[in-house]
Amino acid sequence: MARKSGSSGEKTKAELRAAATRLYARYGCAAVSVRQLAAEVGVQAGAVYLYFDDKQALLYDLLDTHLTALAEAWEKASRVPLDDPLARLERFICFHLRWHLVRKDAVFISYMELRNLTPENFARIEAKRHAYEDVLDGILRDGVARGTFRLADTRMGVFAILGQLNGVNVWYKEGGRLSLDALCAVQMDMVRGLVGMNSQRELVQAAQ
Amino acid sequence: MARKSGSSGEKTKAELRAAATRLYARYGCAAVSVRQLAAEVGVQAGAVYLYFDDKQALLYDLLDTHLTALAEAWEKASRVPLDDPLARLERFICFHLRWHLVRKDAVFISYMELRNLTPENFARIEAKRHAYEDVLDGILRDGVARGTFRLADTRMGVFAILGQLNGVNVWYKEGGRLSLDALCAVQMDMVRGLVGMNSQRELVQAAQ
DNA sequence: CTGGCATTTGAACAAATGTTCATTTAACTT
DNA sequence: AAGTTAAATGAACATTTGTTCAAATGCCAG
Repeated sequence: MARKSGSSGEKTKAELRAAATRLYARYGCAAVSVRQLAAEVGVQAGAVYLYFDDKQALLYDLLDTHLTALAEAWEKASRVPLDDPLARLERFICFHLRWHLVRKDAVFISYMELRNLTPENFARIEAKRHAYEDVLDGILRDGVARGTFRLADTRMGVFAILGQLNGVNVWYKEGGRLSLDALCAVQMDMVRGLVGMNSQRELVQAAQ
Repeated sequence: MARKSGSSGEKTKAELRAAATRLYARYGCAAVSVRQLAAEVGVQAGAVYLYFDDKQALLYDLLDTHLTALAEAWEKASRVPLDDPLARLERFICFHLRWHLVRKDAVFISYMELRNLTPENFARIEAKRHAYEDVLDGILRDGVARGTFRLADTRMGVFAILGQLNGVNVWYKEGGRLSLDALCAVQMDMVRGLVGMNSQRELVQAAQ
């Protein structure tokens, strides 16, 4: 047997990407062999090398695709200009939560597998991540400059907020008793406090 | 050659633990071979099996030791009873930051390598981690019950605060321009806001 | 000085690893 | 229907993997 019926290059490549994302998140890149990955897609190990130069290239492809898509998505989500720092912050929080929660595996990989990248690939990925962090930094700086936010150090604020938000990925289950809207609202309440603003409206009540 | 001069069982075991912590944090458990680990200590691969049943047992030993030490350290640090929820929270924050910042490698492993544990070992480790989270949950509940804190959901508060604090591990460099005391103060300022308290004192100014 | 114990070696094992490539088959073009 | 290209195989490669164990050596008690 050689070529399969109904086969298509782009389809196989996409399936490999999806399978790699799933397997790497579950077991780690180093723990998943090319043969396991290929088997997950119903193909032989050799076929993987028709689409990716080697294991390293596949990993880099995954992370790069992830961060590029993130940048594009934010570009689109932030097209409408907002003036109020709090409104900009809220938009960012909601965007971040919604975008990351439906991509748990990719998010996990893009943090865990950085150490398995070559130095050059690592630098490229870090630059993209840094650019995203700068978006939040800009919002915080603006808010502090205008006196809306009270924050000793915006860079620390960025890490604090992202750390808080990324923690959600660990415990939040889709379809659980807490809706995405409710989640965003509660998280935003906490962030509002974190940046030194007193909650103006009534405290959002979490489900249950 | 067989036995080395000046050799001692406990010493070798301790060196293996230390080397494994360092290597696993840097490259991941699956990516480090027993031979690499042994070489790091200046010993042959076979020697590792004199101290640990297998690779899995070594990993479990690392995580268990880490979390057991954490529980003991908190036990000691929280011996003096405190009444004020804010004071209790501050004590926890400072303890957590100081304890984790000098154990970056072990902390990293204890989050990243959970997936490489057998289900039974995973359950044991998770139980210990859960117990530690419950400490913070207790403080938050108490504060909310007394009206000191304003928080929609204490469980979400726990994850938000721990997420924030653990993020520090990523960027904080010891010996940098920010002292540990200043770090704790700034982090505490943000947590104070997060739990719905207005900062009473002047905002702590971060170095630089 | 001798004998037993603690400590480590080094070779060996089968299985699995990443990667290459000549060969084979399916789909598309003319 | 014939010819070309795209897609996949499956066997082969040299290494490396986790693990075991008889043998060798250093240390300490008698």
